[in-house]
Amino acid sequence: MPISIQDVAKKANVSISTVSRVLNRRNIVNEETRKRVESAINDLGYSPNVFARGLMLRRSHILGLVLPDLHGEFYSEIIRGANLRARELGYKLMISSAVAKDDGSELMAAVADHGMVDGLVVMISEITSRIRETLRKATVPLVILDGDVDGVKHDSVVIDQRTGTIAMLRHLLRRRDLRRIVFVGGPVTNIDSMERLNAYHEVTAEFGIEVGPDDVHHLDYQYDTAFDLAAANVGEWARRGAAVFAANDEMAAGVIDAALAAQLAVPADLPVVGFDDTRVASMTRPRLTTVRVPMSEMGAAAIDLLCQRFDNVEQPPTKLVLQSKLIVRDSCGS
Amino acid sequence: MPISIQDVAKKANVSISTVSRVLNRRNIVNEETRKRVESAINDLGYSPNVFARGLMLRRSHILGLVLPDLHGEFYSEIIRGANLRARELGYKLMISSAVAKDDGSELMAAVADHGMVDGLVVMISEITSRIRETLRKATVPLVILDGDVDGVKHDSVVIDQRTGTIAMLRHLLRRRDLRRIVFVGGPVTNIDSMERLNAYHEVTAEFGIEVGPDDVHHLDYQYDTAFDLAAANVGEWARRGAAVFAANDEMAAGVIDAALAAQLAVPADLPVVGFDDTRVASMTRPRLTTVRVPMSEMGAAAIDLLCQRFDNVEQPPTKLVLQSKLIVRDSCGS
DNA sequence: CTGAAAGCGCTTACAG
DNA sequence: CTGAAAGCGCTTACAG
Repeated sequence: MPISIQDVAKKANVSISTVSRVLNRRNIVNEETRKRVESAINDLGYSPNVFARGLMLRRSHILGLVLPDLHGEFYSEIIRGANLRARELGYKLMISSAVAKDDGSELMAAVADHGMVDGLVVMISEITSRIRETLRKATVPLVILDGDVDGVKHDSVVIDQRTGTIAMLRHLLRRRDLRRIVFVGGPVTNIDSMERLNAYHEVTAEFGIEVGPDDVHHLDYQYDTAFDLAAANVGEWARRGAAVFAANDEMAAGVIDAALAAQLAVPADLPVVGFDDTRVASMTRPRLTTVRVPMSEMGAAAIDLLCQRFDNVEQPPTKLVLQSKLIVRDSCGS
Repeated sequence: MPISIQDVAKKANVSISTVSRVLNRRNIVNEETRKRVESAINDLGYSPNVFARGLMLRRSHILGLVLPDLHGEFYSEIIRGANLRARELGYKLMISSAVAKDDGSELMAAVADHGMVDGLVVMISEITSRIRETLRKATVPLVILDGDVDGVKHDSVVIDQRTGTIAMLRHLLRRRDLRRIVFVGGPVTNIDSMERLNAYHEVTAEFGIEVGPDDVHHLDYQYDTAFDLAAANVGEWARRGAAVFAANDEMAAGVIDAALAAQLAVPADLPVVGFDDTRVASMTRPRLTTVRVPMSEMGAAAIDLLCQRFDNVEQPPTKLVLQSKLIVRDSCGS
């Protein structure tokens, strides 16, 4: 069986209190005693039982991260960022994703109850009243990613997509003699896509660009559908002096490939820009001009917020805004 | 403060022993008593303190997953598969990745010690003697992903890439009048790439295909380098009746784009196949024929193995082999 | 079927 | 500076 604080105490000829003290760097333990204890710890390869410790301290040094899904580059970047920061700060990361059949509340309950985690980072695609209820009951600090939950105290980190989008569209319009911009978006129910569309309307208005009924499309964020849409329209788009703003890189890649297949040059005949700056953005020719959304930074910031909150429970909720950023490559033609 | 087993006992008018019994479905608690306790639990919203429980039971119901990196689609698929299965079996998943500066042993020590996790799934890109030492000291069941560590008792799950690769290359050669196959691989130090190369040699020999010195290339798994290599060579490849076998989908995408840019038709002038069946494989035109490696299944299988091991500590080590699978799409021309 | 008591391995006032 | 003792919230023989 594993060795305990008792074994260390015996070996070092002190009481367990003293061992505990050197473990927790508390008070000033006598130099010599401390050394004796420390070498006993080393010799025995002792490390304290986390359960016993947690029982007393009521801290696990485990942070929970709940994501809507584990699929895709975004989520993995969030995990990556959170994991790194958590390590730096001496925490471990427990991960869960909602699955199709439940709405995630079941899971969150499981994670948040029990006092298993010291804090919780949550990203939710759709906030149901059941989820709100669950979150309200959470007894640990909460950080919500990219969203807000009324009536529940929490810090949050959000990404400002608007600024980056506007920068990208202005960049496009300043440099080229463009007469139209075609927006190839995600579903109308998707908040992110609609935010990008809002920025699109702002900038087109600013530049006096007309937006026709055929200039805004709502697809599903997939390469295939974007390819098909573009295959049917690139000719006309090019003829009418348009550029394409796709709401993610994958769709932008589909548009580029369709243009190429139609013997059109990108960006010469048809500039195309994307969104997200995923790996895909460097896997097209020409490479995509796009907007980078700092996902791993979001993960890291969430951990930071949680840890700050541990130190100061009462301070008012923080809302951290992370900036998106224009990444200029070749597909915009400037 | 949170409510404890004491509160429940008081409310239900029983001793904590009885509450504990209904919690653990032990013995037969009197029907009526059980109901009283259960409703007390519900009313109070009680859930047992994990630390106290862990202290007695010496089980946390947390499983550790250590990956070399959190970047990329593979790792996220492993996490996804492991997470789902862990949930099904009533476990939580704690995740860590090695970081650049250490070699992962530091981390594993941290995870495995402490008795924080009940078992550990580990994937290591390079097994150093320090890592071996750390693993040897692990006190919990171990599952190694895609590798083997001598002198350390562990179960493992590996992927048989050979069978899938051979199936793909045979498929290519049976259907086309190919005179050569160009291998565009990863680094020579990469085991996976070398395995794929071995299969390549087998099948070319089987079909009497000559392998010239310029037919095998070792790149870095990136789109860009593959694009550049192909841009310089596609003309000759096509002229000499070759097909391209890239060791991952990204490089295959680079080759396709380079061929297209050179006005070559894929697959008519130059068949191209990839490996991995990542998202990228559906983001090229033509879509990639490739070999699917079941990453999420690997994650799930690892969790299964761990849980079987809990039930039967003594049974000899299991090595689970997962099959890769040929996925025929359009880029091979059949 | 149920309760009183011991014990899991720690931390932390409280004395000295 | 150090030790004896209480207590964290559970589980589990041991009696009844």
